[in-house]
Amino acid sequence: MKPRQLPDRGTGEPARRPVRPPLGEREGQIYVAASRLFIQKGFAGTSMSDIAEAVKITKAGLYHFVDSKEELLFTISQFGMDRLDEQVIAPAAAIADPLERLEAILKAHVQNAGRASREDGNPLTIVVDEPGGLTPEHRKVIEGRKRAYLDLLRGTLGELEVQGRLTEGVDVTAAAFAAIGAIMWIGRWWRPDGRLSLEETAEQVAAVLLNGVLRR
Amino acid sequence: MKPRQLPDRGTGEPARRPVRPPLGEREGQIYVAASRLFIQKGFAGTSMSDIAEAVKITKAGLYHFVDSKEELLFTISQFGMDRLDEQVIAPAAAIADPLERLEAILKAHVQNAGRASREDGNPLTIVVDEPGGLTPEHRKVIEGRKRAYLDLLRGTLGELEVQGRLTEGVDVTAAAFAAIGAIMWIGRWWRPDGRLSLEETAEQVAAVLLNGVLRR
DNA sequence: TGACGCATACCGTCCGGTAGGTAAGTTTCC
DNA sequence: GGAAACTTACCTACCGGACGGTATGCGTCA
Repeated sequence: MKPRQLPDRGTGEPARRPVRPPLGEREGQIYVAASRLFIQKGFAGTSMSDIAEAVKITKAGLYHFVDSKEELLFTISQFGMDRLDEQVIAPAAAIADPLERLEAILKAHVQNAGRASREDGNPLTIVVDEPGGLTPEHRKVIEGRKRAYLDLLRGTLGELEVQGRLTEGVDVTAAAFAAIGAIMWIGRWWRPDGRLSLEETAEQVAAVLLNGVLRR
Repeated sequence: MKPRQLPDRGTGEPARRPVRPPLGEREGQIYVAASRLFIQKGFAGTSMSDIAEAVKITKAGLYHFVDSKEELLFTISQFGMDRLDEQVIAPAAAIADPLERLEAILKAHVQNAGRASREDGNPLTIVVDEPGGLTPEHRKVIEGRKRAYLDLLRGTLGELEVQGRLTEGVDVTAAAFAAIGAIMWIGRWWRPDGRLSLEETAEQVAAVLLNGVLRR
């Protein structure tokens, strides 16, 4: 993915007509840039000036669009969970068979985890790494949504256990956390220019996890 | 915890005799406290005043023992890798059979990951979460040591693959990262007062990962 | 003529780090 | 043995700069 250049408003050129961005585009740039920076340098390690610079605006200009640094973090966190909801949770929740559902959850989540790796900005990384930057109220909201996802995964494993389709002795909670850990880790090592494609990675990690829990 | 008053060196009192702490104790307190704070609030989110307050000293007093904030981070990172070396890498490297070695790596690493969870200070969490706080030179050192561990794990899986003891089609690199991810995640959810003991957790996670890759 | 989309200039606070001091303990040397 | 010289373990007070955030103004467009 080549880095898209922001429109040049520099001097010297014959007064290039600055294309007024359509409504909301500037906000989008801000949230994308903030997301990327939060992932790269952490929430506390990123200053509002950093974000402003990244979108070629002054800090005061940035504050025209956002209320506070914490609001930025919360909005990004919500966005990350929204994407998890629509890409992973909602499609999976519609599947009746728990084995099919488990496969769907794992593969979709791996795809989501990899789709935006560390260089780009996958907001889900922020959700798991930066709860401390949120106010207690906002943190509760995010933790609740994370809990809902964990419950889906744990519940699906629980159904499989009841049906006797899990390997003897596997603890459902430990297995669920192992899966989430393996998946969240992908964003830290997978690179789009690496040997494995995202689809292959999704297959591989999902296969290891499925083999790890399913009776054969 | 009641706030212990610093010995009053003001006028009037008959010169209270301060007990000299044994050599190195203060440094130990500082590194433990810094470790805990870096994990709880992140490196950038922790100020030197926070650390000083945690060990009941002034900031200038703290700087009597440490050179800089970055040196603190590097020392803690090295300490974390030292523990990984002695508890996981060295014992495992002495095992000839790759399957036994793999089991030893996974179980020892899980124990290490859980032994000090988020509230307490497992320096390994800092190693993986805060490379950005290090100078390029120090970062290279730490990344090199991390790479050595990955190579051990990947190499062990590779031996098993050559021996035909892995499930058909498992990619060694993806499997190694899946294992590390699942293990590192433990520090984020396992609690000493939870339902699963650390030993049970180690067994569970190691079992899922071993089942996930081994041919049966 | 507003409303929008910014910029200039600034605020108080906190940051990492330092200058310089002091009380007590330790070593050196007569 | 005892004084002098030095070291250790801190302290108070402060520095320049960066931080999150704001008051105010001004050009541009519908």
